[in-house]
Amino acid sequence: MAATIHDVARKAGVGIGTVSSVLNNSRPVNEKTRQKVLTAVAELDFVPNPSGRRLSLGKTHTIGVVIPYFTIASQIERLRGVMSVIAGSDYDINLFTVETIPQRNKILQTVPRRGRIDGLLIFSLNPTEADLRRIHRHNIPTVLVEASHPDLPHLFLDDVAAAQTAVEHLIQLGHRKIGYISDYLDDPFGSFFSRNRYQGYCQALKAADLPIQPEYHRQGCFGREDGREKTFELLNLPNPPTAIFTYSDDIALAVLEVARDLNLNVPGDLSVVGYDDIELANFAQLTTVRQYLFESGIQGVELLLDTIEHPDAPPSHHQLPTELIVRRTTASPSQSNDAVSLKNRD
Amino acid sequence: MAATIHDVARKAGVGIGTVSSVLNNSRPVNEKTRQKVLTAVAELDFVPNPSGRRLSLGKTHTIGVVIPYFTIASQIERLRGVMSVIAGSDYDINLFTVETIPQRNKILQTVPRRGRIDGLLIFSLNPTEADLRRIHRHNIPTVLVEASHPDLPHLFLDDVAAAQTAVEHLIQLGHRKIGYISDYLDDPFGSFFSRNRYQGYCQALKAADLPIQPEYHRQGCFGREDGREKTFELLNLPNPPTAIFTYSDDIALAVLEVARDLNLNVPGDLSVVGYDDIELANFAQLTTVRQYLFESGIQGVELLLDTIEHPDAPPSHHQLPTELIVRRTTASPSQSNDAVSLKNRD
DNA sequence: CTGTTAGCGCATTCAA
DNA sequence: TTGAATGCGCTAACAG
Repeated sequence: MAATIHDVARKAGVGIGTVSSVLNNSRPVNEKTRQKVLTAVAELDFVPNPSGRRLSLGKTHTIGVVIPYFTIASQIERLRGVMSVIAGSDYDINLFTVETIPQRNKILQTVPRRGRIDGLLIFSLNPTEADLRRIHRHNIPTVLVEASHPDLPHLFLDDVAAAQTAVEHLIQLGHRKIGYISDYLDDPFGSFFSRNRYQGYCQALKAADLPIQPEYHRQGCFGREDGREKTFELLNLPNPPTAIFTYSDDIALAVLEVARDLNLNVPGDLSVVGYDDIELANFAQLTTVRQYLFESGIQGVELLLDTIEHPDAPPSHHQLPTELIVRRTTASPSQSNDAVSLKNRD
Repeated sequence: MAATIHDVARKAGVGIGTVSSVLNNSRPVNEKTRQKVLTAVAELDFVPNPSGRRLSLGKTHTIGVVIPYFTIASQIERLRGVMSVIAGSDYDINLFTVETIPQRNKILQTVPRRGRIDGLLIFSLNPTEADLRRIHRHNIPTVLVEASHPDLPHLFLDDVAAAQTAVEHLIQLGHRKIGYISDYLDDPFGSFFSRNRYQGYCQALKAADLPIQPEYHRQGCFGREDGREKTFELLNLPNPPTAIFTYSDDIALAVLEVARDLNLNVPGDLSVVGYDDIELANFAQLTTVRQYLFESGIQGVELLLDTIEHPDAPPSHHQLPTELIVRRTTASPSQSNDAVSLKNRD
């Protein structure tokens, strides 16, 4: 049904080798036969079958992108960065989103293989040692973004320092009761950022000689609804925090929503700091840790494209910058809030 | 380097036909040899090379998704819907984002082909007649979402009616000067939604015997920054509108930002209505037209999967519901705003 | 400069 | 029940 290289060759009255040569500029072709081939190609609306090409070349011209937490805005912005550079290349993108552990395992077991993809970009997921062995055995160029491993090129953040800076900002404003809402510290997907940000939070408190109060730390928060719930828990404490730091902007927005529902004034009654600086953070005037998401997507593919071209170069590790962006959701705690428990407001 | 079916066959001491049979359950195999093959597969960590399969089968097990305006939140929510069903299937997703006209053309010319994909999902793009001929010639199952063509299965909205309802809502609140910020009416990608929503806007005005004032209509707005600019233009008119309807929530959020920058009270001084009901709309308490984006992604792939299975069924057309969600950015216009020009505020 | 051929990895048909 | 041979569409090496 679809035209093949043989159809083109027959129509142009040449051999298939010549057609292939014309299409790929792989060897000099007489200008006249070249034109004959080109017209035949145009008339038949011929485009080479990628499966044939791939099988023959042993390359797929395809990049796999593995994305957990696809519902989270930050991952989308990274993907946008990826697409912005891919659109200009002739690579195809295979998108894999992972929502569950079995899915994660299946993808990491079956995807990193020759004949399937030429390179793999993994967001926010730390491969296990078994995954790593497979990646190396199949010799698949692989780049990690927002994750790290000594044997793999990757883009990482200093989450500990960034979180510490964020919490120090709150401390400097005068806050003493600072809550932290995090994902599970032992992330089921094997990411460390939740744990690292918690560590930064603790370090900031310690450096200021403030106690680390377990009831101020809520973990296992995933998604907007969880965020609302954890916020309620924190604000309903007998001695509620005057500021809340969250591990993502998505969650910080949920905190802001709850504050609005409770008629709490932000930042007057409650300060909020997020993490990511997604596009919405600006709209919401959220104080947050910027991590240049779009840019990280761009750098990620570029690093991968590089690795594909130079597979034997030692894996390079790049630190992505972070920056505390102070907007309008943080201020000094008001006196009243210290005295009046939230429960009395309802 | 990577194990092939021959390696497995050799290791198991059988022929490649047997290995293939075991892997695909394509014919009965003696239980004992079956086990031999399975152990060999496990020991070699063998996964069939997709290019080989595809070439042999003439199917790719891949779905192409073409997405223009990838920077717009509504498209992302659709994609999320798509991924939520694809994750449970064994199809791969090839993602194509289109940002420019040449890119659009290249993709529509080269992607819809056997050997490349088994089915195509196109968002918000109306194929030309030439595109259509190619799609039919190559017999590629194709589904349109937020677009329509009689010869193709598609999911469409009644944009005219939805926009009319939105503007009627403003009229009922007492607004007489209603601005509309749209994309180009003649969308370069060949979409009609901008034009249709404009038509709904006009119909609502006409039905209420209100004049259609060209200066209240700003077109060519794409992206947040454009949105801010167009908003400024409208609000700086000698006789500025008291309400603004936008063709997307992204733009409506830009209007809200400008209003905040200008210290305009929303909805007291200015009412705003968006379109899409993206996740953020709820956060911003935006009155908007909901179009069930996530759901449209789900229905889109499901329709495509259906079409792949039953290629000869007549193309079915489904209308997606819309609903006006009234939140807190619309109210009756205040008296003062009628009298005081915005310029005097600055 | 160009036609022919081998082979990429697999599913499948044909023999056995 | 199974092994061997064929062909999917293409690129590249080989031979002219």
